[in-house]
Formats: sequence, structure tokens, C-alpha cells
Amino acid sequence: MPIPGAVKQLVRIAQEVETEQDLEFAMAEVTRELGFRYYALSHHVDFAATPDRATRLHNYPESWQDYYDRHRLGVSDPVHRASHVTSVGFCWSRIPEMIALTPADRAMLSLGRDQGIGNGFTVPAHVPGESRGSCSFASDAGGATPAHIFPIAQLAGNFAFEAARRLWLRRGQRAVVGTTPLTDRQRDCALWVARGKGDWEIARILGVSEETVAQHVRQACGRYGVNKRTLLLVQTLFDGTLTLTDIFRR
Amino acid sequence: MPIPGAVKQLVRIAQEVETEQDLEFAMAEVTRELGFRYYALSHHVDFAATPDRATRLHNYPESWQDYYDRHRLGVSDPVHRASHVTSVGFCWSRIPEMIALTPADRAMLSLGRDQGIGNGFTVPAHVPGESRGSCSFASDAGGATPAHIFPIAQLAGNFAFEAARRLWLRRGQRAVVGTTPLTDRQRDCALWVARGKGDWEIARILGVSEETVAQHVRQACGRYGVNKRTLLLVQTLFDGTLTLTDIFRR
DNA sequence: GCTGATATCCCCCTTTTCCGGGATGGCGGC
DNA sequence: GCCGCCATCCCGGAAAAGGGGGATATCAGC
Repeated sequence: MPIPGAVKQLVRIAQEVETEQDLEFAMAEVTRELGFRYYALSHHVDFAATPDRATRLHNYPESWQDYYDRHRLGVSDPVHRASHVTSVGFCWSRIPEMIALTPADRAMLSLGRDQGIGNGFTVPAHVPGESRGSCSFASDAGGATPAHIFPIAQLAGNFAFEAARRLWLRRGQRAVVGTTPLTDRQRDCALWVARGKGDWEIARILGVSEETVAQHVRQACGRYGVNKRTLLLVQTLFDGTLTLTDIFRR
Repeated sequence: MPIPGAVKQLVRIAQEVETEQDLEFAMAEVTRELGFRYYALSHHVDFAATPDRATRLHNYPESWQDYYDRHRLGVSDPVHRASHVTSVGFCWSRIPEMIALTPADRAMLSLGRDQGIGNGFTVPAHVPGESRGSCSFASDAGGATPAHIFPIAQLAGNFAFEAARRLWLRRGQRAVVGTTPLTDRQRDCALWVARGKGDWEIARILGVSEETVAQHVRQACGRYGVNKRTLLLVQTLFDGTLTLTDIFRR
């Protein structure tokens, strides 16, 4: 396992890289050293719509990026979706165990193979309140996947993403998310809203009147500047006021 | 750098560990091998309030855990808060550059030192929709911090947290994700529902009639056995059919 | 040629949510 | 003492969602 050289390179990426060109060069080098052919380091957003609000570096074929953007795969790519259900890197062959694949997903994956992209390894990168991202390494279609190197790829992906994120933060606007913007009671109501309860039912559970619940829900919506309980739900999940774990536990 | 042995151990943790005792033993071993004294692997929740809904493993002194729980530090611990602003592990000495420390934070850190906990390294672990978590390694107060080993600690933290998370998921029978994906059209509608659109508006966007949208939403709800669009939203987020990134893109 | 899944459209009726107004009492800061 | 924030309660009308019943057309697979 050619670890020491790779690790040295990774540390350099993490700490010293100052420009995107620098990072691209380092990524190409690390990718080669790990026995992969491609790398892709990006936020999971629609780049055609938001070209400069996110980070993307890769050495995939041009044609693949075009296809990717045209179909807005930044947000629906099954590799990205799978990276949202784990905290550690995963081999692409495990994706079907991780998420439910739609026919469109299968079509996309097979088209990727047609374009020369084989099996790969993706490291998720999530910072609460920021767009999710990941760093992937892939081999040529038909080429061998260097599975023994996955732990080092994990490390490489971690440091590489953080390096890209550092450049991104320096370059522009950071979306700093505040602390909990809801009162305790508003959060209680939001939690039961998330559990699918109606105002009447929540009133029963909390031991207050239906109007009070409606009022809390209204004001919670007001805090986020939204006008629907579905959006209240999305906002509370987004900023961590609620988590899916909160919602499912009893 | 004693990498190969540590890496081998890490891979074992990641893949083979079947019980918490197993994981505790492996963590103790890795901690020692990396030159640290303590480890702590936990979700960032208030354990006094939710004793068995989250994961926590550590070999800190008992007295420290008592203090921790009494003050509900699981959610306000500055180490945890710092781990929410990065995607990669960090040395505790860098915390003041990462977050604003309150007097209470400083008091807590100094008390930690009194209890024998020195400098440390913390690896964040975030899975969208789940409680945030982290894996920390710390040396004895006054002892040297094995800084050269940070990259390997990063890797150890990643794999260790995921191993703990795997056990946690298994314990709660949460890993089994529904095998009933939505049709493409149902997913389209669910996405716009998640964006807070009404049926009429979605009909406009998709170029179909309002009744058709209502029908797709109804049937999507049927797939998950729920009867409200808020619950449809929760379910699609839970099984990865939709992600918060999907919802916010555009 | 049939069946099942998908996607589209229509009507009617009930329940729930949303939105604009209110009101009261408590508590903490200035 | 006043002001702002929080929690509680109330009303009425407009809008949306939920739930039941239908229908037609396409397309894939057997």
C-alpha cells in the first residue's frame, strides 16, 4: 500500500493549496497515485443554474459534464443521493443497498459507463447548513477498481473536499446559519407537524387549544418567512432545528 | 508513521465490528496505537434526556461524563459546535479560530483539563436528517499531542463513527429503507410539494391539470402509507428519494 | 390479445390549513 | 413602569388538501 507518499500529498492538499489550479494539479496527482483515472469534487447543486455559488472540480470527459448539466444531475445523481445516507466513503457497487434506484438512475449509471466511467468510490462531505458535497474517485470503465486503497481514498476525499471548501469560503459568501430561530413551543408544534398531525390533534397532545397550535405554527412559519407547513418542515430540517431522528423517535 | 497496522485495525472496525463491546475494545486499541489516551464517539444530543436514542462510547473519566450530562453539554460543547463548521477533523487548539467561545465554553474546557483531558483531535460526522455526531481523540492533560498522526486519526474517526452508526441503525431497525420508490412523475410532484407549491401551482409548472397532480400526490402518499403531504415529505427525505439539496436547488 | 403500471383528466364533498383581525397574562430588561 | 417577547385563547372567511367515485390512453411484457 503506497501510503506514505499519498498521505504526504494529502496533507499538502489540505493545508497548502492556495488556488483552484493548484488543487486540480494535486488532485490529478493523487488520483493517479491511488490507481484511479477520474476524480470529481463538488457540491451537490445544479451547476447550470448556480454556476458560481458552489465548488466543482473534476477530470471527467467534457461530454459527461455536458450531459450532467443538461439533465441537472447535480441534484439527482444517485451517487450523490447515496452519499447522503452515510458518513463514510462507499464503493459505487454498494449504491443499490443504500438507496432505491429509479429507472432514470439506472439509465444514468449505464450512460456513465458508456462514457468511460467505471466503478468508483465516493466520500461524502456534509457541513450543516451548507450544500452537501462529495469527492469521488473512479476508474476507467472495464478497468480494475483499486479496492485495497479505499481507506486512503477516504482520507484523500476528506482532505480534498475541505481544501476545496476552504477556497470556496475564501472566494465568496458563506451561508452562516444562525441558532434556533424558534421558541420552545413553536418547536414542539413544528415537531408534531412533521409527524403529520393536524392542529386539532397537536392541541390534544400538547394540552392546549387548537387555535393556540395554529398560532404557533403560523408564527414558526413567520420566523422562516414561509407560508406552508411543508416549507416549515423543510426549513427546520435544513437548519437542524429538527432532525429526521427527532421526527421518528417517540 | 505507524500507518499500516493502524489502517488494518481501522478497516476491521469499519467492517467487522458486531457489538458495542467489540467496538469499545477496538477503539481502545486504536486510541493507544495512535498515541492518544482518550476517545469519545457520540451523537451531539442531550443524553440525559434521550438516553438510548443515540450513540455514545468513550473512555473519559466517569466524573467527566457526570458533569457533561448534568450540564447538558452534548448540545453546547464547544468541541461539538466547532465540528459543525468543518467537514474534516481539527485539532482542539484551533477551536478559537473556528467558533466564538463563550465564558461558559472556556470554563468547560478548563474543567476538562482539570479532569485530565488534554489536547485532542475531533472528526465531524454528519448525515443529513440524523443527529450530528463526532469522534474525538484526546491526550492526557500535560501530555504531548501526537500531531503527526492527525491524518490517521481523521481516518480512524471516520470509520469508527460509521461503525457506531451502523450498530445504532441496526439496533433501531432503521437501516431497512423502503424498497418502494416513486414513479418519476410522483417524484416530480413530491419535489414541488417539498418546495411548498400547491397542486394548482405544480400543475402549472409541470404542464398538466391540477387533478393529475393531486392524483400523483395521493398515489405517492399511498406508496408510503401516509395521508398527508408533510409525511410524504418526511418519507421521501428519509429514504433518499429526495434530499434537502434537491429541494433547495434552482 | 390481455394485463398491469403509468399518466392523464373529471366531479363532489368534507376536512384542514391559511390569513386577517383581535385579546389576556406572565416575565425579563431597561 | 413600559416595552418586547412569549404563550395562551377566540372568530370568520378564503383557499387548499384529502378522499371517494369515475374515465381514457400508452406502453411493456407475457
